[in-house]
Amino acid sequence: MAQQMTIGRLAKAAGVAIDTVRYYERAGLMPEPPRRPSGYRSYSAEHLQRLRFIIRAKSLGFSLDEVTELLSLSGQRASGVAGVRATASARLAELDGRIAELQKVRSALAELVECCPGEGGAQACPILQALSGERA
Amino acid sequence: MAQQMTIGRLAKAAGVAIDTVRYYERAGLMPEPPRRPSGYRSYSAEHLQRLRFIIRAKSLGFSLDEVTELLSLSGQRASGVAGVRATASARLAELDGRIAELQKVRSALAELVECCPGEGGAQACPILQALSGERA
DNA sequence: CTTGACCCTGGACCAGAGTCCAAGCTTTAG
DNA sequence: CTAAAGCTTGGACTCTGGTCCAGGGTCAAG
Repeated sequence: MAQQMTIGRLAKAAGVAIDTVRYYERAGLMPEPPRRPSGYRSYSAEHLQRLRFIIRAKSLGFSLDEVTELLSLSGQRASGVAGVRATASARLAELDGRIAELQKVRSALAELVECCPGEGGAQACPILQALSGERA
Repeated sequence: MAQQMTIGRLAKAAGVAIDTVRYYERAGLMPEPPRRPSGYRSYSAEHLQRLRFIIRAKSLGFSLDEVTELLSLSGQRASGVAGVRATASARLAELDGRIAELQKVRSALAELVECCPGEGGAQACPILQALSGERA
């Protein structure tokens, strides 16, 4: 594998757009890489690893701020592990809350849809009635 | 009850900020209300009902665009009911997808948290390992 | 050596759903 | 009557996570 790569290769290897990599750099998620004499950014395998870390964490629903936290905690080897666990647990609790909330909404909406005949006037439509607060 | 109210009272009755009401007006969700000679907006009970409709629909996860659709469909009394039902069904399907997705993420994350001892070096932390792709 | 693909910078722009501001009227309570 | 509270406008600004652009410089294949 190429020891050093351009931003285009890095981006392709990680499956993101070039602009995204530069954006992560501006946002402090990716370090400023060394440059070739031409000014081109020069990335190593570690950079790719870090970029993939970011992408995976994002796919688990961490915000970029949370990813930053995760990265800085993981940098404090040994001492930060408890913090990583705490961050992940917090995220998990958040997720549980969000899921419960969505499920409540879902069942409210499902009930309305099931009751709606799909024809007739607005006064026959329980969806509109519920939204109008006519039985709020 | 006050037959006509100012924007402040309307907003308070609905539990939103004044700016939000004006924003909904600009966005076409709330009609332009009649004005008092001074230029003050003058709202009736129907306006409050409509505002509450918007808020309820939003709390069911409809975007403002979807709420607009719902409102215009419900305005076409009789003919629009099937459309309302379709819109709600689409939203329901979306919701199901989102819940399923979150649940996948949740279980992946829960597994990691359960496996993490919460102490020791980074190499003992399955969360960091998974994110780093060391067993990807 | 030329051509096309690649990279550089800084800054503008996108959606969505508001939120805040200044300067100046209007209304209301005391 | 006066002071405080409330309303008006238009426009700028917030946040998140990017995306796109112009006007260049650079690199690699043929």
